[in-house]
Amino acid sequence: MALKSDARQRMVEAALDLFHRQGVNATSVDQVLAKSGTGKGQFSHYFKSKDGLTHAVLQFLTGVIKDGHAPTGYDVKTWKDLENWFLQYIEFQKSVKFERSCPIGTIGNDVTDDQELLRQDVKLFLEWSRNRLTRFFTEKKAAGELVASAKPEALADLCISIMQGGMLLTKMKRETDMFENAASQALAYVRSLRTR
Amino acid sequence: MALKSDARQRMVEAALDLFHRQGVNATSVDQVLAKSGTGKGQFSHYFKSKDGLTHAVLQFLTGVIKDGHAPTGYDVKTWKDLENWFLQYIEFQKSVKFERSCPIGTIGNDVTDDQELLRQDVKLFLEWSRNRLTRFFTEKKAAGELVASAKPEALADLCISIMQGGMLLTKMKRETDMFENAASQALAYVRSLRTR
DNA sequence: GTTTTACTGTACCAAACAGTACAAATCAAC
DNA sequence: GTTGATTTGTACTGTTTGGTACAGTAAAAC
Repeated sequence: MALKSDARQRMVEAALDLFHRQGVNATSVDQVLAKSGTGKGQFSHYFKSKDGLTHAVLQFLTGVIKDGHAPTGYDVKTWKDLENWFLQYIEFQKSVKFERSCPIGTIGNDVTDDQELLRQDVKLFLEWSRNRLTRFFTEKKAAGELVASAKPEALADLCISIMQGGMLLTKMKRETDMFENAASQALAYVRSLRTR
Repeated sequence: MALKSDARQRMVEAALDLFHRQGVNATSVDQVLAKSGTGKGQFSHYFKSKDGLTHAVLQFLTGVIKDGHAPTGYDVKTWKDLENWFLQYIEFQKSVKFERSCPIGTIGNDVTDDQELLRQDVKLFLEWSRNRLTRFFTEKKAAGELVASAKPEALADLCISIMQGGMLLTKMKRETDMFENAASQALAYVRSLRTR
């Protein structure tokens, strides 16, 4: 047992949960160690600093999402999938009692100037997710299901902005009403751009 | 000179700037004191704790916005005003080199469970801003400039979600492209709901 | 089987943290 | 101008912070 590094993975997963809950700056390394049942020794061995741990957390988190093993995925192929893309975030918020925001947004918001490496991690994921949604709209447009004036990139940016803002508003208000309204308006807009 | 409490106000304004820049959790009380040129004595006298200071910051910040003395205002009366409402946020981001997000969102995101009072401050402001935009759309609808199916509250929520998400994405990506796209799509949607 | 290498546990450090104690100064009222 | 409240400066406290030192253990390499 104890694959290549059991302790390392436990630390990453504990940190992810705590970072998502309270943010990076409000989470101490000792909290992560206590939660994962590890010690300072392992921590220094696997990550040279807290930034190193945060980097590992971002790598793990984006990997999980890209592989489709997260509660919220980016495998959008149909119009129904797009609706579900919003719904899965709203459902997630309900499952965590509206106490969190998007993990990428939460961690990304805590990144400061002297952490360029971490900001790149976040930026790369944002570009990946943008490409994912852009591809969907591009395909639909190529299939003649969207009017010629529709801009795939802009539609993708609309969805992601609403998701980020909606997740944050939900956490701050402890209810999904604004998020749900914004999502349904976005879907109505997309519907208005569809050919019939 | 030195009105009723010069030091108190200096602390609040210094804290607002630091909180907006780095977040509440990444800002120490000592940093605020150094920046405002005050001491621990004043701090304990005017605010009994860091939470007390944060509360005062939120009160000041929301007051400034409500009074229209902030770079971003909510005095929306015409369709052009709505476009400017988005533009002023984008302009603000450019003026701070894309290094910040919405101050309310930044502070609100740092609030944890045991800070109900602070969360109420944030929540009340969100409801105020939502009402402001809702009133605009309601008036336009009453004036017959919006189709009957248009939902004022939902349109307001759409705008605020995009603003919050767009501000956050701008900070994380260090560019306004996604925010600008999302805002222009929202404006296009609103335009499609207008009677001609 | 010995010698590297990888991993883990415990103790420790200096700095930073939020908050307190309390005397000194400033101001207002009378 | 003496009294009493408000305001300010400095020193301090106990705790938590991120990070290090280093010895011990397990595992792999030869």
